Amino acid sequence: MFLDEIARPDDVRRQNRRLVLATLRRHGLLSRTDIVAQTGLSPSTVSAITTALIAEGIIAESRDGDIIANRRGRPQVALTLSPAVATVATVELALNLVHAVLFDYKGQMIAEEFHRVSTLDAKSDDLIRSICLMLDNLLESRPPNAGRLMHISMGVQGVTDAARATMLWSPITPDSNISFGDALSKRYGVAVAVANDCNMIAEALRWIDPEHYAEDFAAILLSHGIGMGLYLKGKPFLGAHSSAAEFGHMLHVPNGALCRCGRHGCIEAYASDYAILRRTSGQDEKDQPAQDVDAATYNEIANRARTRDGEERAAFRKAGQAIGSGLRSLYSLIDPIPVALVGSGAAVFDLIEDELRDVVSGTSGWGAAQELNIRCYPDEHPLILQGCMMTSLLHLDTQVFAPGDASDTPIKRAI
Amino acid sequence: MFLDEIARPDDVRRQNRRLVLATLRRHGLLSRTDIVAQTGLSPSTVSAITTALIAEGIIAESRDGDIIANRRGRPQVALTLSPAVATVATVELALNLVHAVLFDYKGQMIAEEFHRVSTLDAKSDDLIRSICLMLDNLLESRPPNAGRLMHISMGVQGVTDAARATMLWSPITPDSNISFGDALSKRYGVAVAVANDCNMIAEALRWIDPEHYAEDFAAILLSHGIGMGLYLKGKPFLGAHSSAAEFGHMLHVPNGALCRCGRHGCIEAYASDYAILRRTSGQDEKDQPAQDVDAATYNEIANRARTRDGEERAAFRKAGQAIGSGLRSLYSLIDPIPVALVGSGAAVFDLIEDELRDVVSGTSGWGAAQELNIRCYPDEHPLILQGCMMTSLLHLDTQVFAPGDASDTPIKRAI
DNA sequence: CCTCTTTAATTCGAGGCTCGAAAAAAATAG
DNA sequence: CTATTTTTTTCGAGCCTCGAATTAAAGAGG
Repeated sequence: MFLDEIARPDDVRRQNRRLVLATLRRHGLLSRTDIVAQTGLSPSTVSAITTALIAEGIIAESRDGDIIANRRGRPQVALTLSPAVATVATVELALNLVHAVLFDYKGQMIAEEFHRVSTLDAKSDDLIRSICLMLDNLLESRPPNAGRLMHISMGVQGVTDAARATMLWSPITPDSNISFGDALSKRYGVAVAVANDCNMIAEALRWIDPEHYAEDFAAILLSHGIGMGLYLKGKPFLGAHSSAAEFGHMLHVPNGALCRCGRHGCIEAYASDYAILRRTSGQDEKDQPAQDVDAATYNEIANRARTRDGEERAAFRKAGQAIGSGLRSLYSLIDPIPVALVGSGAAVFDLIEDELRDVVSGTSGWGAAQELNIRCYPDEHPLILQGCMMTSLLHLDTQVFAPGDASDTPIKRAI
Repeated sequence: MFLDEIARPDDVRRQNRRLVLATLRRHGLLSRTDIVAQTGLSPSTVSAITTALIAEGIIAESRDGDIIANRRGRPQVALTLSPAVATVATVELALNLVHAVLFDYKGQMIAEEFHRVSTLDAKSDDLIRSICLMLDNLLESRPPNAGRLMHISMGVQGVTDAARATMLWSPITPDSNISFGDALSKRYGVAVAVANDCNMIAEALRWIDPEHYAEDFAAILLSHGIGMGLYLKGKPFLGAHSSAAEFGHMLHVPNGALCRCGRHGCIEAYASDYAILRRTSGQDEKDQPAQDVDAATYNEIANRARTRDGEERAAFRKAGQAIGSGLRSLYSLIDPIPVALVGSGAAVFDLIEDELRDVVSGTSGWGAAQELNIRCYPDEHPLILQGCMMTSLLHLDTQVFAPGDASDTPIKRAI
């Protein structure tokens, strides 16, 4: 609701449709009366909206799985999102791996495919071709009652321009400025969202634990690289131009260790897995780091750090300092919001926690009283997947199935 | 427009009233036809809204200062905001100084008062008493045709909680947690906004140069302390809890110089005027800094830095590094947005620019191509004043004069 | 087995809103 | 003094939400 936007009467219906769809998505199975209670809309309005949604095939009455029987009056009839009204696809692009999944409109997985690709040698066309091949396969093999493909969400490890659905730069491939959005959109005729995997993680967290990850929070991914997904004012913050929130490339030590981005002193150059490896393998911090660190090696180092006080432990301490320094700056800029640490770095939180806390708290000061609000999620992949799925589904809920006039809604042309 | 908000038919009118008021505020004198062109609303709607606004006394036809005559058809009649429908008050609270001003609804200054107060010795009650005294004076002496006081905006040098209209901490006074909002609101019976002066500067910049300071930008105040006002997605970013955006207290050097906030290594501890003075006067960086640095001393140091290469020049270099380091982190988090440097630090930009650029650009990297977008505004006070004024007036435009049903609008009860 | 009670959902009219088309208003041109 | 031109208002159609009344569909009880 901006100051330079004009409001029309049907915007009201649009917004209230969104509201109904959002409550149905959260609660799964709801009677009209429940929707009235949840939303605050009047029964008449809920009736009008739900009959329209049913007529358009977006939601449906679910006779069998009834809510509560054995009550006195007329029984409530449960409503639920129609799984078959649409299919969405998610693509996770990581180092040497592409993971594509199909979901129905209710969020149930339809089909899934993993594919190993040597991303470091792949040109942009190779990547796009791989992805399309996988999607074609998945779409071909899905059951006949599945809905039309209506949205694709990509979570990529790299810097993205969300507005233009483009991957600007990524450590996993030499090509830059890859317009996945354009390519996929042209081929499949649907809208495509391309965002950093951290944005997807944030989206997932908000869905999983809305109590804790409410209006403002950050998801920081500590793995091969270091990224951040930010939620501000209840909306994903995708930066002004690029997808931004490059937590890993905030400055930690001026003219410090060499980062994979080519600059010096970034947080990532101290706290990522390649930074840990570089340090514990006796390399200089100005040396070019390894491009791929396998999990076994990383865990080996972590275990050694846990058992004895040596170079390994020192490396994780350094990492803790770097992350703490970034957190303190983050907290200075946008308040001490809840933070989720995700990925391999979250599995070694015990090794970095002390230093991190020291740096964040500094020494007293007006903002030091509140304690850290940090939670750890060692496995990032389920979160990225779920985040992509929710991105697509919410897009359908709010953008595609929202318009007030049903006449031009894509469902009519679908299936 | 949030996903959990319910829309009602009169919200449409509310939003379109806002739109009309916003265009009138920006352009000053506009015919109904002009408003149609500017907003995209239909002539019928504009007619309906303007007649309502005129009936409520919020806007008025301005017969004399007509727009364009000498044209063929029926002449346009100019509309303008009614100055007399409301008065707003602004209060700027800085070290040893309180500045209070009254404006009419059109934004014209009615009365102004400066007051020297020893803020460093003042308890919260003293400050509140001083402010009330000034406001009482100003309100008493204003012309009889002036509108009722309807809003107060305070810009304070310190950390604020905008939601609770409270000053949490300030370097200018020993008391903390001062609820200026509650006190003034109770006394004058109007809404009160309390924000950091940097937020006010950002508000002013957006008003002064909307082309350049559009959706996303930052205003960084370099004077006694270092603060920042952020605009994100076209809205002032007031942080999650406190007013946040404490650019000056981002971490520059872990365990570094003592900052006035009590912690160590903040940017402010290197780049504020007291940091410059501390360094050039041969003190240790861990020493408690001066509480007040007068402008003459500061200029003296700057001049010496310009004329010869000594400790002074080094101090400004250090300051440039600190600011650059913060900017790089800021750019990492929220993209390279336009930045305004405001205050005494902006007057010595020539002394800090080189180092600042060096640190920001690092050494190449994927985000280094774009050049810095920085403008300087040596005098912060006019900006703070205008920002306070705009905060109050926009509050009236969007919150008070916006509600669709005119019956309960405060104007009816006013005067 | 039939009626009463209770709860759910729909229908209908009132009162908003915006908009397009037509009408009214207020000037200049000839 | 009339025709033309431009601005502004008026009026009806078609949205929207909401409250009240109505209809629908069960269980409870004699």
